[in-house]
Amino acid sequence: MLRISKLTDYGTLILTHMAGHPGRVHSAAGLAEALGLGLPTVSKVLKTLGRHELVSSQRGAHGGYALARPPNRITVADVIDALEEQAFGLTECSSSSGVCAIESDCRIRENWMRINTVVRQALQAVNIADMVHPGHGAAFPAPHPTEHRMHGPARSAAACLPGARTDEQEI
Amino acid sequence: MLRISKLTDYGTLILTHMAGHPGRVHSAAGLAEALGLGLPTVSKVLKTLGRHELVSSQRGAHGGYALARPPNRITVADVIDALEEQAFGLTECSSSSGVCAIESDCRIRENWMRINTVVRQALQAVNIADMVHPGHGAAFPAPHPTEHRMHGPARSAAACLPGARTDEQEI
DNA sequence: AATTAAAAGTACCAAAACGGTACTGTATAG
DNA sequence: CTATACAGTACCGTTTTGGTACTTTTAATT
Repeated sequence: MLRISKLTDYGTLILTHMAGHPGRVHSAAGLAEALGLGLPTVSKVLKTLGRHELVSSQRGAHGGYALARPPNRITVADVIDALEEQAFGLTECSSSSGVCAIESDCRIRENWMRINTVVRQALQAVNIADMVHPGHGAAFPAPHPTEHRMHGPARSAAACLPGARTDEQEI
Repeated sequence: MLRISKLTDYGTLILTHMAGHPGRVHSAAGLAEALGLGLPTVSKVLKTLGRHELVSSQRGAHGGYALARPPNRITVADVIDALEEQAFGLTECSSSSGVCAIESDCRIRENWMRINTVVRQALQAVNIADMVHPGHGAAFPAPHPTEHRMHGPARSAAACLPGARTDEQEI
């Protein structure tokens, strides 16, 4: 569906919150409270982020989580890599055994690979520190400042669709 | 999961095949045969592509499908727009009512929107004609020519993951 | 006019992924 | 020793996705 999972969304939200309050540890419960998310969910996300060394954890009383590196060294691509279940890639190549490319011999594949690279670079260009200071976005390749129609108030971590098409819209 | 659906994958495959054999109409059955896909699946994809005016259809005997425009005017983003179920966007903003951004007030949203834009531009930069001639990729912003590890032979339309990470890999 | 080829539409079902929760274990501070 | 907080595992309900079947409509050929 070309969409990040909710857990990834939560991950960026949590990391951004932590980056906005540096120098202290955050309990999973505190983060859940502050962000309006369920505690088990937040725990799960933090655990995974810890496994990927994006946050460090301290167990026991007065324990909690802290960023494992400066926020400007944690990119959105890092968060996706940690929290998305499948590895990064717009298409799947493994699994399923049927041969397809009888004729075209899947020359398309290498094009997809290049597209993947471009998309990934876009995701690597943004880090958590950027997320804390929204107006400061210097790392964005091509802002394309038009069309900002978004519906509904702040809700998840989420972005509304930038050019949410009706049908046939060509941008 | 940050991945296009199989139907979208099939869509690019079908369109690319048609672009490689211009000037004639293609029956759904013929395409299914040539590409090793199920006929009902191919029909479904073509129907949707027709609804979005990427292909034109001719009913009746000796009917079939043809590209509705020159292949260099059909972008990958167009195909995604036609075949993905949800509208384009890396995160969802609508649906679900729980408030979250108690503290951070979802400043992250506008960053996601910019990321969306960049990703979309990458997808718009590639068209079906590019897919037919793979070595010809001039429209790709930043090739990033390293790491081409792919596993398994040609299978779907699919791309193998470009930098398929094990864990903790930072590109 | 009848027949046949081929797309269009609708509906449905099975499998997989996602999101969320519960339960149990382990470490640390006081 | 107890309370707090992270760690790991396992599970379940919901949603999405992929694929199939069946019926209808259109057009060409005989």
